[in-house]
Parts: sequence; C-alpha cells; structure tokens
Amino acid sequence: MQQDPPRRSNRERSQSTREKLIAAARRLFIDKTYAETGTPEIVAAAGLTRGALYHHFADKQALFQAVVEREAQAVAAEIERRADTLHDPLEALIEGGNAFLAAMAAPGRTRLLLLDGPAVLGRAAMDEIDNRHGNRTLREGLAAAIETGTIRPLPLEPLTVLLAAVYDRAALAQETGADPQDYRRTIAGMIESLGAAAGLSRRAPRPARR
Amino acid sequence: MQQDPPRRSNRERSQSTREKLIAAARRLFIDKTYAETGTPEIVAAAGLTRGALYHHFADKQALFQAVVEREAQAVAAEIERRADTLHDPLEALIEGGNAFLAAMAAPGRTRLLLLDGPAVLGRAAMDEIDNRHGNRTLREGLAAAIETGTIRPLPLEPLTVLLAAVYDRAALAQETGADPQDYRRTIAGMIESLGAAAGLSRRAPRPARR
DNA sequence: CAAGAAACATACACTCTGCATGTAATCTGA
DNA sequence: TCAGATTACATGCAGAGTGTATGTTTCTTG
Repeated sequence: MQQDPPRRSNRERSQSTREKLIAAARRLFIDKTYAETGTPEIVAAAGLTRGALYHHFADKQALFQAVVEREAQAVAAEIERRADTLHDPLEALIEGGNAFLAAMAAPGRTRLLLLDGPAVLGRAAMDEIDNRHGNRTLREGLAAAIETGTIRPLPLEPLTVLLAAVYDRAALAQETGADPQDYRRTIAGMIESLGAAAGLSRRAPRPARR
Repeated sequence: MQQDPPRRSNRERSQSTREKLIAAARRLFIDKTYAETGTPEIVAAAGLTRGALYHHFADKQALFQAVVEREAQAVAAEIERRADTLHDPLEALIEGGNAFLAAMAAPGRTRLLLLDGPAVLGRAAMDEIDNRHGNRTLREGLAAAIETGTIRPLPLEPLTVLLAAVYDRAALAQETGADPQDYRRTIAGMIESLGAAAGLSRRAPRPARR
C-alpha cells in the first residue's frame, strides 16, 4: 500500500519542481499581483515547501523573473509563428503588430510583462528581456522598411522602442474593454503615415494596395 | 527652556502633518521603490509615528496615491506654463511634448508615474489621474490639429492614449542615458508624418513653416 | 468650562521574507 | 557496490513590516 518514490534522476527532479514552482507562481501572479502573492501560497499551490523554492531560486524576485522570461518567450513564439508568411515590409509590420496584440490578449500577460515586470525587475531588465525575445522582429522589420524606402527614415533604435511602447499601450487598452479594432486602425494609420511621409523625403508614395 | 506647543488649529495641524508625510514618502519612494520603503522609515523621516500616518491615510497605498497625484499635477502645471504661447497646432504638439519630457526629467518622476504608479495603483487608476491632470492638453491639442486638417484624422481617444505612451516611453529612455535629441527628433518625425499624411486624405500638405 | 471630537502615540497580532539547520535522496569513484 | 560527498528538499527561527485596537493629548463647541 506504500508506493515507493519512483527513483528519478536529480536533473529530472529539479526540472520537475522548477516547473511546478513556475507554473504555480504564474497562476497566482496573474490572479493577484506580485506584491499580493506570498511565497507560502505559491509553494502550497505547487505542493511543495518554501525550502524547495529557496533552493532553486535566489529569492521571490528571481522566481518572478523566471515567470516573466517564459511569458516573453511565449509571446515571441506566437508572433514568429505568424510572421513567416510575410512579403511586403509594411504589411509585415502591421500583421506582426496584430499578432502581438492577439498574443497579449492571453489573460495576465499585460500584468506580467507590462505592469509588474517593469516595476519589480526594473525597466533595464525588461529591456534586456524584450531585446532577447520580442523586439528583435520589430526592429528588423522596421530596418527593412526603412531600407526599402517603405517608411520614412528615422533613427532605428528610438523608432523601435517607441513603436513597441505604442503596441504595449494598445495591449493594455484592449484589456480594459476598449474597442480593439479602434486601436488597431489607429496604429495602422500611424504606421501608414510613416509610409506616406516617406514619399516626401525620398520618392513618390506607393499606390494603395487594395 | 521648554517651548510650549504653538497652539495651532486642527486644520493647520492636519495640513502640516499630511504635508510632512507626503514629502517624506515622496523622497523615499524616489530614492528606493514603493515596495522597498517601509512605513516606519517614512514616519521616522517625517518626525512622526505610524499612528499619524494611519490616521490621515487609509493605508500605505493611499499615501502613495497622494504622492503620485501631486506629482502628476506638478508635471501638468509645468507643461501648461509653457503651453500658453502657442499658435500653430502642430508646433504646439511638438512643444508640449518637449515640455513634458523636460518635466519628466526631474529625478524620480518616471519611477512614480510610469513604473510604480501603474503597478501599485493599477492602469485604470493611473488613467483616471492622467485624464484629470495631464493628457487633457494633449487630447485637446490633437483634436485641434485634426479639426484644422493639420494631421491625419484618426480616432481621437486611441490616438491620444498611444501618443501619450510614446512620450512616456521617451521619458523612460532619456533617463537611461539615451540621447534625448534622438528621441525628440524621432517623435517629431512621427507626428510630422501624421501631418504630411493629412494631405493624402484631405487637401494639399501645408507649406513648411520656416 | 465641560463634553465631545479630532489628532496623534503606543501596543499588539498577524504575516511574510530570507536564512540556517536538519534529513533524505542521488551521485561519484575506488 | 558501498562509503563519502553532493544535491534536493523540509523544518525551524529571527527580523521586519502592515494594519488595527487602544490609550493620551490637543482642539472645538455649545
């Protein structure tokens, strides 16, 4: 009547408990806030003790960082899944943005990546995470669009950061019940304006696509 | 050798201690973080006790909200001080934006208004504060620019929110050592693009001003 | 000036975090 | 294969912080 422990390797054990901790923490960090979630609650939900937590993570913040890192990676993966079949650079920008907004609609992602993340880990740490996962495709897309003269030539780094901020804000807005289409159209208008203005400093504006 | 208490009215007393609490809290919330600052530390810096704090404020968060509210008001005041002498709507937008960035350069403001504020009080509460103090001038400026055909007609509310996000992000960037001129020029380029694109859907683009 | 209220101080109960210590499971090498 | 070392985890403890209940002083009011 006593099932003995299934003799797992140490690597398996660690991997498994880390997984449980991250999963339990993620759910709680999403349901409540980072500040409102205590480590006793997390380990209880994971079926472990605080000893396990502090063995695998330096502190509560390190666990949070692991959760955030995963979430950023997941968002980036969802975007790149749709970003393959892309032709026109301007259309690629718009479509990539829509994919981002769709990915950020998953419950709790805005809280993790846009609210608690910057506050707890700091803007610098979030920038580092974003540059490692997300923003790269955006930056490359903008670079391509500038190269081909599709949009107005502006400093790449600021443009990337600022446009990312626009999308972040739209992700937050669409969570508070604002009309998503309204925001998507507005962003599209802003980007298309950058395209139309390219004609002023380079050549004639491209004809409308449809 | 004993100077007796100067017989102040109750309103004066309350006003005074509230002031002390907010000032002390502000400094600490700026030097460290909201989470890292304890109420014992705050009241010690203010020369009071925790009893006074919890008499005037519901909890630590309410004190923080008071600090944030003041800061938002201060930023709005600094902007409107420069926003009086404005003629051309597009120039008004650019100049107002520069005034915002200058105001946000005051140490700690980004942390209060852009990092801890949203995380602690929530996006909805920050929106409410922003709409009461800041964003109003931006929204009105954009409305005027759209009315006169200076910039492309886009949904006002989303455009206001997204442009505010752009400025917020620029304020954060200029704090991490990024070249401020680089960001200002990029934002100016984005807004001017909205202006140039206005000609596509309305009438001929306005001539350059200088 | 006495009764009440407001402003503040003190004391307490509770919770959380991080670490130190203890124990069981796994790994290593002779 | 087995004893020692190492890793994975549990338990216990000290410090600190939050919110509230209660006590004390100062002001207000009829």
